[in-house]
Amino acid sequence: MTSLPEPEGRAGLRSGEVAGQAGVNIQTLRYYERRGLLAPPDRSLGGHRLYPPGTVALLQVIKAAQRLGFTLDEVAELLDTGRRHPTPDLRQRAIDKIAEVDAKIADLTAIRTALTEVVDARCDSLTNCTCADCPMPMLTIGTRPDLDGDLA
Amino acid sequence: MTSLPEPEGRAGLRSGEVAGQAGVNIQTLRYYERRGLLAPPDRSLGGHRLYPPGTVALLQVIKAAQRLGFTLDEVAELLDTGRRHPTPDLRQRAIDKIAEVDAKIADLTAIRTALTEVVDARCDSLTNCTCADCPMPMLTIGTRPDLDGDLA
DNA sequence: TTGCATCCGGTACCCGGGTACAGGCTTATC
DNA sequence: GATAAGCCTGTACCCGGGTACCGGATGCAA
Repeated sequence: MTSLPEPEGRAGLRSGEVAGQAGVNIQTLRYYERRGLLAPPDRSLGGHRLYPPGTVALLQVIKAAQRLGFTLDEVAELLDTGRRHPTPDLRQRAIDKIAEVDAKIADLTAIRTALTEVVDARCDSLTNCTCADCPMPMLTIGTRPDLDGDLA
Repeated sequence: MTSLPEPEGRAGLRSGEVAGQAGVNIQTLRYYERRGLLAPPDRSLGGHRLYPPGTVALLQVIKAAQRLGFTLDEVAELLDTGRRHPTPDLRQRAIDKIAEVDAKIADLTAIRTALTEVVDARCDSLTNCTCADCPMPMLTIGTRPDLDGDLA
């Protein structure tokens, strides 16, 4: 059932095979190893990495977690605690992550609103807008002193 | 009308005054100068920068544009084209930026949905989830081969 | 056994938006 | 004229997630 034929009688997959099947760069494998996301694999006599089967799947899990918005540090921690015992932690972290995502969405929505105002008002310049009721001043939160200088 | 008293008879504001009034770091002023957001100001005889009035306001405009989601490169370009003629361009760019923001919001919403599934299903592990109908496999887009290996 | 593909470790670089530090010069005030 | 505060240039570093390049060593098939 393995997607690509692993040569018979070899102890594991080579970096290139893992990288190819997982769709990542070889350098990324070594990077993840440094970051603690991948355990240091066994080596051939000559020092080449031989990855256990399942590594490709693990990489896909990592990528999935990244798509959920977890940082590599967070993924490493989740994998690590999960290695020792089932991680009820994951559920709480996902809940926290939802709050983070909601905050980001709220920020973006505010930005969207401000942009719509700029469009609706037909602003034509960042610094010398000629439109009536220009919303730009609203965007500059506080102190907006006299613009007598050579601004533009 | 200037917010803080600029000493009489001096040719402009010093970096520290501008930075303080605009709420940015002095280094940031030099950084913006390198990036082309601030024109190189006149200098005192000893080589100290003397900023024209309006610089503080310009910095506030830059910060406002950043809050709208424009990168410094984009702001520099908008300021630059605006310097030569009113920039009807700005409106179009704001419209484009709204599309970008919408795309980001859509991404985040998809992530949110996936996270909610993880929470609702009560997943307890990234790699060895024991929950029924675990949504994790859905998250790994494509090929998810056999997990017979020593994944966790 | 030869030849080429692959892999090794180490180091440096990329993106964006700044910040920090060192060592020396200017400006302002007493 | 001394002294402190402020500013100068240049360089290096921070965050996160990788990528690129080098010279040398291995793996594997013909």
